[in-house]
Amino acid sequence: MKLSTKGRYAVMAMIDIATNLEDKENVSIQAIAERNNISTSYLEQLFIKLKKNNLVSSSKGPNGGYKLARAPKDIFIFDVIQAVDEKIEFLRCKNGSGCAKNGFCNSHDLWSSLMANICNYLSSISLEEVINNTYNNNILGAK
Amino acid sequence: MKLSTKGRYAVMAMIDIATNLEDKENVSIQAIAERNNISTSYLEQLFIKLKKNNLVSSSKGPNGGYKLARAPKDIFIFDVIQAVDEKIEFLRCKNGSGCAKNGFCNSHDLWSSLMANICNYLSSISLEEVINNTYNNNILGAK
DNA sequence: CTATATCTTACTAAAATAGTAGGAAATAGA
DNA sequence: TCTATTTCCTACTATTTTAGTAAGATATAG
Repeated sequence: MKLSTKGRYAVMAMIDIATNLEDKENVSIQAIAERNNISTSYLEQLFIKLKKNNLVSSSKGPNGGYKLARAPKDIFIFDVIQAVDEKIEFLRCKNGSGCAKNGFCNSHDLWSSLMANICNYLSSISLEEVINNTYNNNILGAK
Repeated sequence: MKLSTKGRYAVMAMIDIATNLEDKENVSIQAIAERNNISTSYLEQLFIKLKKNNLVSSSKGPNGGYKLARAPKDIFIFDVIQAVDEKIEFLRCKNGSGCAKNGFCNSHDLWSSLMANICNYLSSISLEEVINNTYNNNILGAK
């Protein structure tokens, strides 16, 4: 998993849909792009990936657009990011064939632990929680 | 803060020094590079930054090299990464002039919370703890 | 039939990443 | 004093990633 604009755009767009659906059936890419100041064509590409990952559904034609595949409380940030940022790792240390000469580098466990924690964190937060600002924003707890 | 090879290399090298000093006074870049399979010239550039940030001290000439500026228990991962990966943010949402049209994007708090947590986490882990594998490897606590 | 939307592919500019290369400066030991 | 070894410093470069542009095909509501 990486943390780039691609992932951020996707999350922004998902939240945009969740908060702007209102009476409409669908939200168009153009509307999302305009509200969030993102290139429409770039967003289109991201939405294709979101759809492939069953996070949104679409309908073409006038009044068409996208809507969330399920309730905001059942869509998690991690899944959104992973859908658009194809690669899972943000490290080089891969199983066995590591970054150092003999297998793993001396800080391999550190990086994989960090990554696991980030993934866990983002997996625990739903769109709904972001919208309502009710997610746990202090992973370390006491501090 | 970013999480790239640059930061990883730096942490790897610091751990390498801590674990390979032994009777020697200094550890040379070449030795570190060889053991960890990193380009020597690239490592040199990183070490200049580590030195500027008072994480290592150096001596030139034969038997020269680098050593840690203080005990491994007093050097924290966050500081090492920050020394080589100059930029602090891995987000675009900046104070006020945000990524969206009107100030902040709708998921700004999420990203800044995530970043703060990662920084906290890495600030809490010392080289010594990585070496001994005694750091807390579950940020979320119960899970 | 037309306007509006998604869908699809190909190309591209800019930035970041990960190096190479070459040499200057310092210094320990012979 | 000479030599080998090391850090130190600067400039260049190849590759990859990121973020976008562009152009058009496909579907469909009205």
